[in-house]
Amino acid sequence: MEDERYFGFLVSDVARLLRTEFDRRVRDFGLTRSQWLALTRIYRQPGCTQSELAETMEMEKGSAGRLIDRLEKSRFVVREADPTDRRVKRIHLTAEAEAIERTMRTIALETIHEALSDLDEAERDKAVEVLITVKARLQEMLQNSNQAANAADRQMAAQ
Amino acid sequence: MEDERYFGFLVSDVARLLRTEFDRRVRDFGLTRSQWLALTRIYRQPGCTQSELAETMEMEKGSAGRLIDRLEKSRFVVREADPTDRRVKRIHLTAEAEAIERTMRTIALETIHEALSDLDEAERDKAVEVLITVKARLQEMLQNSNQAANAADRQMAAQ
DNA sequence: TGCATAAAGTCGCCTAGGTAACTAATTCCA
DNA sequence: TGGAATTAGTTACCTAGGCGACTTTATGCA
Repeated sequence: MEDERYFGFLVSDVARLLRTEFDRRVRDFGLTRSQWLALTRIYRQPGCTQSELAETMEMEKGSAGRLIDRLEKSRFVVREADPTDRRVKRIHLTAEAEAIERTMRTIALETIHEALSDLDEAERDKAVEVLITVKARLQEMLQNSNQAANAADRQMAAQ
Repeated sequence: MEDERYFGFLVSDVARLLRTEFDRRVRDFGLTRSQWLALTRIYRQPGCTQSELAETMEMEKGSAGRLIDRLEKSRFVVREADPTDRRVKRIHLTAEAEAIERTMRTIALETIHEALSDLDEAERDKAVEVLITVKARLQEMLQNSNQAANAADRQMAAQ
């Protein structure tokens, strides 16, 4: 039981250290890890809406909107109006952002490669498998929490 | 190589989902996961200084100071002056915080237990071992980055 | 068709954390 | 012993993300 708690600490620590080290390596490029992650997703899904981006990045649309604000201010991204639905804004990379994306990708790969350099291939594969399992479980848990909260809301509304 | 990058994404995802689910479960207690982590550390090291807390939580002292600000505002913690060194402030839990600590600990254990429920014991142990290895590597990498940055600063200063 | 509902974004408020500049207090050493 | 270097803490400014209220626009249904 205690070692399970340790797992929680470790995952958080590794994620934080990874982010810090990556951010340090790319600081001079003017992009953070979150911003770069957004760029890679927009690169693979050009013209996506903000809500779609929030969905694929698994974050709230408010957070995604602010992320896009900062990317737009730094000229990495442009918002374009959708001709058929005046609510949506479609996101596109600027030419500069596309060029930077490749550099950042290389740095990301180098960083993670170095971080995992003490593991052999079997360990890496197993770790990825385990993390996929845990992630799926957590997603299910969160979905249940949301459903419970919504059910409670409906209960309140009905009274 | 590509699967290595995937590892980075996964670790971040799992850490974020874990934090979100935990925060959701304890929201009614008025404590976030970070705040609870600070409480557990102060519980084990009562009267620690802010810098000591920052050290054990592996964060900047500025961040630790603000975390303590919020805990103090919520009456979970008090700052006390040190009689022998007027710079330091020693942190102590309030009685209320000590009582809540146990409840939060249970919820943390339940959350992580549920998150790991699809793994068998061997998988959990292996995952913990792998994460320890990766964490150590990352800590070393960050230390090197810092040393390089300091060396550059000295270079600048010498000119 | 018209009204209720849902969806897309924005905004304000919150916690969290990093970085850097700053003050006050202490320690170290020439 | 006196001045330099170090240490403790605070503060300001930045990114990041959750949550909820809100507006605008679409959609769906009676």
